[in-house]
Amino acid sequence: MHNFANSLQNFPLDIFCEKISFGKMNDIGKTFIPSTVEGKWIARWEDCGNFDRFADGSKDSFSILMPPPNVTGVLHMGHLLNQTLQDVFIRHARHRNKWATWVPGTDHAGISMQVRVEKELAKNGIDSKKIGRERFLEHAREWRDKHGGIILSQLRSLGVSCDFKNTVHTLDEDYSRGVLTAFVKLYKRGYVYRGKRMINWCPATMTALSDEEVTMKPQKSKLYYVCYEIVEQPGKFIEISTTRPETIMGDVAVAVNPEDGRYKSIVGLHCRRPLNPVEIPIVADFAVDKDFGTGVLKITPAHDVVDFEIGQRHGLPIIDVLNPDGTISAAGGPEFAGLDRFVAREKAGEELHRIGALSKIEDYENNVGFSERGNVPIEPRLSEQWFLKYPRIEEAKRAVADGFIKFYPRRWEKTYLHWLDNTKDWCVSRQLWWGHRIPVWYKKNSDRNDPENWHVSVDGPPDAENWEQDDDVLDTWASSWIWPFGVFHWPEKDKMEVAFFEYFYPTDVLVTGPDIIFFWVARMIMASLDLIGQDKKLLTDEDIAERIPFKNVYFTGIIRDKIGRKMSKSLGNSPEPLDLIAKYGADGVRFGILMSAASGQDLLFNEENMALGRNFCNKLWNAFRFGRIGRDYKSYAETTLDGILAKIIPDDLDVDDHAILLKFVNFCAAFEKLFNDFEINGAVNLLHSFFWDDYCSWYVEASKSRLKEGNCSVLAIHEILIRQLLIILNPFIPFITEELWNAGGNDPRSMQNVYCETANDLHRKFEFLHIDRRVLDTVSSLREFLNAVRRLLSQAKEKVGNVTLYILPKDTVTKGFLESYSGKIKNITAVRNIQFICEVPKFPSVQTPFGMVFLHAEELDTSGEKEKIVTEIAKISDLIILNEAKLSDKNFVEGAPQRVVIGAQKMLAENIARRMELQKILASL
RNA sequence: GGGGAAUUAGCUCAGUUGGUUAGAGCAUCAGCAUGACACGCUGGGGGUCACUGGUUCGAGUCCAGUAUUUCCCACCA
Repeated sequence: MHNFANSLQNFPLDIFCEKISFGKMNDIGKTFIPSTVEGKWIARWEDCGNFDRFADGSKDSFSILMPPPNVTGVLHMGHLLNQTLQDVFIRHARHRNKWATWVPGTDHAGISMQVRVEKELAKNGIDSKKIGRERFLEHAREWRDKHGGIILSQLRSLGVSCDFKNTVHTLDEDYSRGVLTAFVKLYKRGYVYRGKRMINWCPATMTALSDEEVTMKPQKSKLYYVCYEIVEQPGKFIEISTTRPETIMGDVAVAVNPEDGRYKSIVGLHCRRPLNPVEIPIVADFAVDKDFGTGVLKITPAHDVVDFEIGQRHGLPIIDVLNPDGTISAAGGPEFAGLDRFVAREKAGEELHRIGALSKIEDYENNVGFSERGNVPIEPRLSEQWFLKYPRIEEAKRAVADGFIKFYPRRWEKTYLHWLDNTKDWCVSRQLWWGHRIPVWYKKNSDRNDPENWHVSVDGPPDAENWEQDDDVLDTWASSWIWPFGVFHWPEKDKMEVAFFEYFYPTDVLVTGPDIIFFWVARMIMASLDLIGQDKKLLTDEDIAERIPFKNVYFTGIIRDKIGRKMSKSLGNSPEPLDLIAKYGADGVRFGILMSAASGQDLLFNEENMALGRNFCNKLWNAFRFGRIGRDYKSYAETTLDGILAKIIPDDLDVDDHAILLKFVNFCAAFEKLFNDFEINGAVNLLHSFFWDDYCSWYVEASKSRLKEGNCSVLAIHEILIRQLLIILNPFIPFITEELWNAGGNDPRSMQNVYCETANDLHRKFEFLHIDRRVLDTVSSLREFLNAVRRLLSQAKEKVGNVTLYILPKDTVTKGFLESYSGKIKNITAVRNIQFICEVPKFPSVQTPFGMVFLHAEELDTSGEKEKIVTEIAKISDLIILNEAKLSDKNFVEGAPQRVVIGAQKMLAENIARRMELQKILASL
């Protein structure tokens, strides 16, 4: 058996970064340098088996399946977002006391891999078609083992914490048996059939495609108007319009709408096909649009779906004028045979012109189906293929409509349900070699169309020498649709790792793009509902709940460039993810991309966001350094939350300490809610603002003075906040958090499974501090007060140390409070002189929630002071008028809720008080 | 043709059941070596929430319509 994971183990780690050893880190630098920590943590995580699969019945499970990237793929921006999100979910689960597994893997990527290898061989002068199936597959496997899966190695540099030891590849032996088993089971139940149908044919890769693999693109083309002479009425012509004159040789009729008065008289007559001339009938069919062109349609059943259907209705023959590679076949006549279809189109136009059958050519824009992989227009083609009727469509709808599977954002449910309401049978056979060969054998020298001569099984017929296997392979998506259980070795009971399957299935969340809802998401749901559990006709709700492959689907947005274009290689507008990681650090890139990824919204990539992420990490790095520098300390790996809490003397704490702890608990609660609702972007933004604004900008500054005095309780609060933030941040920015978690310690231990205390836990643990909720109001007033003072100070042209602040408190209680707080005010603002006064002085002023503050300085710009206050009074007066009008409106007072009315009253009172203050000052100036 | 999404500061975007005077980051301007951080700190400027109606005491938020952009599905030769 091919062990694909092995080839990964050899991927060198040191390409990511310099190797730095662990050690005591009391003297960490003032800038976070990601390359010094990333490599060692990648290695360490894997060495200690941190991400290995493990089923522990005492804990809840949590599992994610990685959408398997193409084995030919390389890391792109979409992966960055998608994989980061999955890693966040997985690491978060580990901190919530769950056993988590994240199954990685690669997809064999049928067509693109085959094309890739063919090209590679061609470079060496080897013609794939000539060497035959077996030799080609040998080359392909060799290429895969050597270059394939590089993407998984690249992912490691992002810090993904998946179970690399259990990497699955869709062509692994066990997985392949699962794929074939699914096919055989569905065949036996009548879902699989073989038939000659119109399918989408890709002339470049020469294989059939499913409808989903065809994308319509608007094309500038030409509409040819061509005259066909009516046989029974020589000299009279019927004019048709077509974009494809090169298929005229395949015409077997022309058709008009039976209700079209213009042509009623000639229905039933014949006309002469102008190229490769023969007489063909004029038929009437409702599928013809009277209003398009001349209202006459040429019928080429071999090369158009509508024409085929009309041909069936009228018993018309089929003339195939195209070869599989898109050249004109012998049936197209000697002049055209062998020409490429587009060359033939030109030539047909010229030829029609020469014989006088062409009346005009118009420029025309129409939609043409393109093959996604071959990037050429597809041909509707009649051909013998294997088809699959989708199983469990109704149950698949129920699974989502009734909430067994939840979509985020919900609106994709509509897209999903609409598709399920309009499925057409799935063409699953591909004329390729690379893939799962269809497990059908035909009796040698027998009629392949007679099912009597078929053998359908996973292992093949016992007397293999009398049989020939079908040449085709399965659509790649017909293998990845069993991913959710195939990765657990379904259906081999003994190998199936039943314990893992039962423990981890259904998986918790699937993270993917909405562009593969049809290709993959819907099909996985159908496959799971049908193949998991006992064969059963009708599924109960319990069955559905048991069989679904995942409980939640998180759809990411699509990453676009600055001007909104999809990122693609051909446009060259996609940055190289590994370069970004090298520049901003894996953590910075992870944080930056999540910061800008509003859920379900496409996001315009902006490198500035990566800088934002890097800056955040650096800020965290320095927040950690604060309070540590110059101190001997233990690493977080060697302490516990309770241990730190024990260092607090409750009486040491003041209003700021209480407020930050309370705010933190509230933050945790809000964060948990957002996270559980899959509002990851919101959660990240909240984290950013709590850490930066509440913790760094306010609390660190407000606590500096007491820290300087050596207050151990305050230090402990810093320790607690940093500790908890590190755990909460770890899923988002795993490298720096691990590094800081272990800083100062001698025995580095990964923080992977450290429990993250919830808001409730913290609430309980902080109870002994008896925190009064009102501290929040006090601190928010203090912040307003300080902001106002700073605004005032910015008017001073000299050093802040030389100015004097005069505070006129609004009452004596406030005065007492401010006096006790003045040390902090001095520390935060760097002002040295503060005086409390009772009279309004003639200095520039500012209003604060605690009263007026005045500034005196040697050099002061007071010119605009009077004007400033007059404008301010005018502004407030306008507000007061509005407030009064509102409050005198009976409808408002009676209609609005109590709290809103009270709020309005309070506001009015405040504004009136503020105006009075300002008027007093104005009078004194 | 059917359906979805978007439209808020110069740019990128938050704004969760309607409720005080609409937010952030970046950019910009002015100032700062203040005890972790210049990848930093402080302050300023900058918005008729696309438009038009409607519901409501009250609308960026709900409803209807219009415009522009965008995606998905279907497809007439």
